[in-house]
Amino acid sequence: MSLPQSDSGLDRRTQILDAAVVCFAKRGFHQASMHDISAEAGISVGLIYRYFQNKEAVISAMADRHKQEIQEILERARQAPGLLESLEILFTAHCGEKEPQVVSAFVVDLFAEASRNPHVAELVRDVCETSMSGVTDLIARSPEAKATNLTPREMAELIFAVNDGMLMRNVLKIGSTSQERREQQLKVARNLWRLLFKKQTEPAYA
Amino acid sequence: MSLPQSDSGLDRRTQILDAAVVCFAKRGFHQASMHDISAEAGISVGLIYRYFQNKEAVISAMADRHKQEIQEILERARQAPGLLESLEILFTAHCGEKEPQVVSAFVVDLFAEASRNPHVAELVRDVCETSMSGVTDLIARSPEAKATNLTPREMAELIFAVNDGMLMRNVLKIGSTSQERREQQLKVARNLWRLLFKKQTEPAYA
Amino acid sequence: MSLPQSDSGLDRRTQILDAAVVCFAKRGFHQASMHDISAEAGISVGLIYRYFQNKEAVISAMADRHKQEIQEILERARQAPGLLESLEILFTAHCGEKEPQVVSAFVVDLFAEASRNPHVAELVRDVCETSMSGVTDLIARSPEAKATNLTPREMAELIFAVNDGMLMRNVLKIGSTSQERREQQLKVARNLWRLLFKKQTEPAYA
Amino acid sequence: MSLPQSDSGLDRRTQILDAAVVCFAKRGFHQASMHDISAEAGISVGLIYRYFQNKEAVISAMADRHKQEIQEILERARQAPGLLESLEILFTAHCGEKEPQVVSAFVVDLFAEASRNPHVAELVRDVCETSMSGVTDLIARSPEAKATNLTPREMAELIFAVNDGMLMRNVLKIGSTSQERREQQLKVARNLWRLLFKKQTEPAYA
DNA sequence: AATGAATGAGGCTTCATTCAT
DNA sequence: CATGAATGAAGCCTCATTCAT
Repeated sequence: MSLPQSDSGLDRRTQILDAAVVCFAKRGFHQASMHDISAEAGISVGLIYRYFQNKEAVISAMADRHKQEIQEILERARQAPGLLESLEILFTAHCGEKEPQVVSAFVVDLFAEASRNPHVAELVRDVCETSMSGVTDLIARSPEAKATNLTPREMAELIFAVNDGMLMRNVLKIGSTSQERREQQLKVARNLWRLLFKKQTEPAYA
Repeated sequence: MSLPQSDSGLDRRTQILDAAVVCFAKRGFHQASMHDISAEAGISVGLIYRYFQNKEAVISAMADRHKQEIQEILERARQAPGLLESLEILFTAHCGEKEPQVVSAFVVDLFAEASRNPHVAELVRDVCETSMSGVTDLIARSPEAKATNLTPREMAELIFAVNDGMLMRNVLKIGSTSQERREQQLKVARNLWRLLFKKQTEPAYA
Repeated sequence: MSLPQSDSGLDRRTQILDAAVVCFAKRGFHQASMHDISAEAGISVGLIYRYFQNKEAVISAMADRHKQEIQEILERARQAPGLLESLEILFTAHCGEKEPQVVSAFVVDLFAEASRNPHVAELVRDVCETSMSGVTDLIARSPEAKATNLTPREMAELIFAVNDGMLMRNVLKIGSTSQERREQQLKVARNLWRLLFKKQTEPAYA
Repeated sequence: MSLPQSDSGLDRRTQILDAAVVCFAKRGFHQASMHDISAEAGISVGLIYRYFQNKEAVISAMADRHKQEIQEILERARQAPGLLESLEILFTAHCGEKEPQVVSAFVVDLFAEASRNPHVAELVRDVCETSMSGVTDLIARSPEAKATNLTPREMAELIFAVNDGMLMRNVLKIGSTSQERREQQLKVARNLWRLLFKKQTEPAYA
């Protein structure tokens, strides 16, 4: 109540979307009911319809939010000191920093939805393309990227394929904790990076 | 008529599962209705229930069939002359030889389902583990695998991550034809393989 | 509007149960469809599910309501001036005061259901036991019960057997009106009572 | 195959009806499926339709068979040495000699069905009327029937009401074994008979 | 005579969405 | 702004019945 309407509106939307990810990850987009979401958000069903035209709009908004999150991650990655640090940030955030289980399930569902829903597909394509060019750019500017005769774009594609592949496996809950799982995955991913880039060995300022 | 009952039963199941993939790929597991499937198969709804206990059983059977297909692919890959040929076979079959669109959408849905359905999760985990060890083995035995200091298992994990990552992107229908898309993806995948293995240079027949 | 939520809820439940008896009597528990009930109640099918978990719950609630009705009847019977009046009240109410046809059909169905549904069986057993002890008690306290060497409990069992036997025959719609039928049945029942109890002859205040 | 067609036909009908009582008692007329019956009879579903036009015809045939059984019981009762023996036979057979549980459940369902199905109602009415006149007759001819000022018909009505009332309670499975239950019920029924008739004390042929 | 595969109508239930309060 | 009762279409599944073999 301290904030004007528009803000309260934003808060509500956020609150609903927060509830939605949980439900979507738990049951899937179409198995999660509007009532599930409203219960998770602690509000009434009707209220959701004040902020979203329908269920599809909630899904779209979620996709949209995902896009923004990825863009923020990209921004953070750009500000890392070196390429490898950038990639590590990217990888970690990719599956969700705190709840890889939840985020991965959501993203897999998002791709599944994208295969049928053109609007969602468009959003996801956009995310992918943006990230891909971002990283391509990062690589192109990086002094480390010398080892191979691949183009920066090709490297970026390899990196993203690995990231997505790992995310997909996440939902299988192999291994014990998600912490452990992430460590395993990082080890493998770093293997790829090592093949692609030479470590910027504490530069030769000697 | 020419075939005994058991076979007729198998045929029906196959017929139904064939219809199911189409519907599942088109609309998703839970959006595809039993009526959709029966219509696609050209039979009545009730008949499906003579061959499957319920919808979930159809999904499970599909997962199971996917597992067998992957195992057959693995077998074929094993019989290829060289490691790179094996990987190429693996990659191509991974997303479906004929209809990458359909198969990829189905597999993404399968992973989405695995994140909620323990039985499906178990099946998918099994597929992954089997494939992974198969390829690990292939690499271990291969003379080409010398280039890096990665273990065969680590290489296999990289390879599968890339395959799955590509499959995931498939559903976005980026680029024009699925043929073109596959070519693009192969190009990238080959880049990785080249980093991992040295080409068994047209053996030394000199 | 004048009543709080909980009451509106009770009203709806009552409304639905009222419709349910009609349908159940007309077609039987399992032949009556949820649509039948909703139509009879003048509401939509879905609304029933806001007040009852499923059809079985409607049946159970009906059984439960029957139990309460019987208990109220018992209470009224207890307050009658003499034993014979009590029994007359009991008998009349037993098959439904207004619509013996409907109530009898419902009760026969209730017993049929009880033979398969443990929960319903438990409720019906409870009704029977409560009524039986109530009447046993009534008899034990009554000065009229002197004529035979039967125990009060044995008398109560005879009385209830006759009541239930009559109720069962009710569904055959023998004779013309239900009024006539009831008269006939009462005549027979009174015969039993006369055998068991001596009329408290206009007490000897002379 | 040793018997001519007509007989084989009768056997099949009997076999099917035997299976039907079991199913009907276990699940009720309308809850029992044709498949249940065919399985219980050890034959195929289709075969039932060779001997009965449809499910309703099976129910009617069952009702009809019940009628015949009651008539046979009546005949046996008529041949008993004394009235009380007749009543005892009648009572015992009424709920099924061997499986009171099964027969009682079936009869209650039969009455429930009678309340909606005119054809079944007619059959059941017929049974009741026949039995009732049979017993009325038995009483009228009996030297024991002297104790009260009730007419034989009124006595018969009381007797049948009690029998039916007991049968109805049978489905509640009160008490432990059905043997015990029957003993209890007989005790109560005999109480009534004692009130109505004086024991034909080893006649005074002295 | 006998089988059981096949059909499809119909029943139970869920759920996105609306609207009176 | 917020609620949640109400609607009704649609989905899953069962089952009486038919029919080719």
